[in-house]
Amino acid sequence: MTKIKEGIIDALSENDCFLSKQELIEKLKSKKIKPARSTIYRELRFLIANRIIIKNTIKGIDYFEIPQNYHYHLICLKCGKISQVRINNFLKNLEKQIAKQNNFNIIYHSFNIYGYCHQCQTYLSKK
Amino acid sequence: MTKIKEGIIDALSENDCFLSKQELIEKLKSKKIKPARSTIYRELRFLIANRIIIKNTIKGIDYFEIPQNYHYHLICLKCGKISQVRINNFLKNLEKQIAKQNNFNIIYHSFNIYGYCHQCQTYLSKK
DNA sequence: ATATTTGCAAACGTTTTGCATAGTG
DNA sequence: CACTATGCAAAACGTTTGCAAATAT
Repeated sequence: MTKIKEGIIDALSENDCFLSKQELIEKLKSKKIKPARSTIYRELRFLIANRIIIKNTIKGIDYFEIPQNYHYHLICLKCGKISQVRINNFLKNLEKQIAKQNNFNIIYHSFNIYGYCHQCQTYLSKK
Repeated sequence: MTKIKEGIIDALSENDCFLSKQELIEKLKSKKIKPARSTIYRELRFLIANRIIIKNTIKGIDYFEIPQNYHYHLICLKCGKISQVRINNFLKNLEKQIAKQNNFNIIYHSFNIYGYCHQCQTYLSKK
């Protein structure tokens, strides 16, 4: 476990983080870690291959996260805001059902929901 | 609606298709449509922007589909097979709940589940 | 001393762009 | 005739690779 790997994991662990490459680089910078671009790519690949982090691509941008707890992402098609929402038991049950029905051993998932957030709905209806 | 747009939509409509760029190009070829690379990119961008198709990126590869019916994808981490599974009512209910809880107007989703398929589980347990 | 990690620059592949041409209403 | 769609080549961009230097074991 090197300083850079540790930095990435720390950054992604801090308050349930879900970070793009750019955001991750910023976070590392604030920790005084400034790896070369190639190093970041190599580390991310390593961490993904070893199932320590997962990659979730939304609208062409890669986001990285530590699969710590059940959640889904809400992506607003107007303002672009992405919010991470902790899961209710419903999803846990759904996964159990899916696993059983398909004889599939689930390791993790990405569940991205696209639509309009509250503000943008309000905005649209006012127009 | 041009011949190429039509070809893409047809290809993606045929038996619930979910195609990578490569697969799509093959399908078009068999329809005697051979657009320039830039045209494909332009058309896909257009169709996505206009919500006619959606893009779902799995393990760094973009897949395109027409959001016709509720489904999720099972992705095997060993053999790489991706299967599309039609939805049960459970997911429809879950979406309703999510929409209500977050005051979010859902347009579409992508739900990707990673793990081990039946064959690969069997294979692993035999080793 | 050996193995691993890192940075740098070059290479590579994919996607986008600019522009000229073809096709359409 | 004006407008859009297309192909081609070049440019731009993100990612990967090879190698040498630095660091750690």
